[in-house]
Amino acid sequence: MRRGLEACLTGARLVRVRLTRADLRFPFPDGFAQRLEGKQILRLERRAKFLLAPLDSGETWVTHLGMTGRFSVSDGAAAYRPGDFYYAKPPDPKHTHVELETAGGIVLRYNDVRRFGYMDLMPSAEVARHRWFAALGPEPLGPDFTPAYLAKALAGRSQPIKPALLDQRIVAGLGNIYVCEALFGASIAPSRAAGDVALPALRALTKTIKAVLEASIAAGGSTLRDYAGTDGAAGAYQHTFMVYGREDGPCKRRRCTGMIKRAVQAGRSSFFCPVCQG
DNA sequence: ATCTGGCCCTGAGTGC
DNA sequence: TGCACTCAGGGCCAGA
Repeated sequence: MRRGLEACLTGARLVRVRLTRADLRFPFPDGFAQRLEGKQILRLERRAKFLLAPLDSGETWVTHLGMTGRFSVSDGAAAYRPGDFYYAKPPDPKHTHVELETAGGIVLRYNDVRRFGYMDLMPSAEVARHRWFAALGPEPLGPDFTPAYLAKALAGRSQPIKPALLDQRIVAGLGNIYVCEALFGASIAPSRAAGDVALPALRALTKTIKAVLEASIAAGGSTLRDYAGTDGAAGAYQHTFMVYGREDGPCKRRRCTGMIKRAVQAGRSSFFCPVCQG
């Protein structure tokens, strides 16, 4: 999502911002539209699951997409083509909550069916100290996410490894799909106590986490229902899921005869192969 | 301190 | 066709 926005919004100046309601997950900050209008977007960055757009006003526009938040960019030419398999389901206009127009005539829309997403504005110099960011763990694709780091972060924890990896304070930015897929790749049962996973398995795990994320980004993400790139394109990574959403399906590992199981942990579904991840 | 379950919200899918 | 029920890329909060 960040890459799609970066391509057309870096350096763009916002000339018009319109809200169709006063809140998403919580209210927009005071003067939200006015604080964006007339401002230039300097860069598009990401930290964990947050999109960050530093502005020339000294504030940073922060967006979390929640479960169903999506941005779409219309430059007038790249319109959605109904029926084309390449495209995700188009966003329902009744859930388009924010519309922004740039000086160059690009229209950016934020659509969010469930409104678990949210936006805020904060001084750029204070982003790192804000409560959303201060306690975040390292980026899984960054240099600080190592087996040694993970061993230290998980030491002594009795919590199962699956919910531990979803904890953004341990590692930032992993979601349910990619944790399930990475645990499968590393042959670790989601129910294993986090503190009991030995270093060789953590080495495999850090490797599969990075590999799964890189492969998914390269494939344009995973489209289950709502996700689409900024151009409306569906992701393709869902076609390569080994376990996620495959309950009762055969394990795809060569010569494995196991069946994928689903178990609920900390309120989220975990998918795994009881044979490979025993 | 750590951990789980309930909850926020809408829509899709399933079974009766 | 309708209704009841479950589930969904996340994360905050209360309470055990």
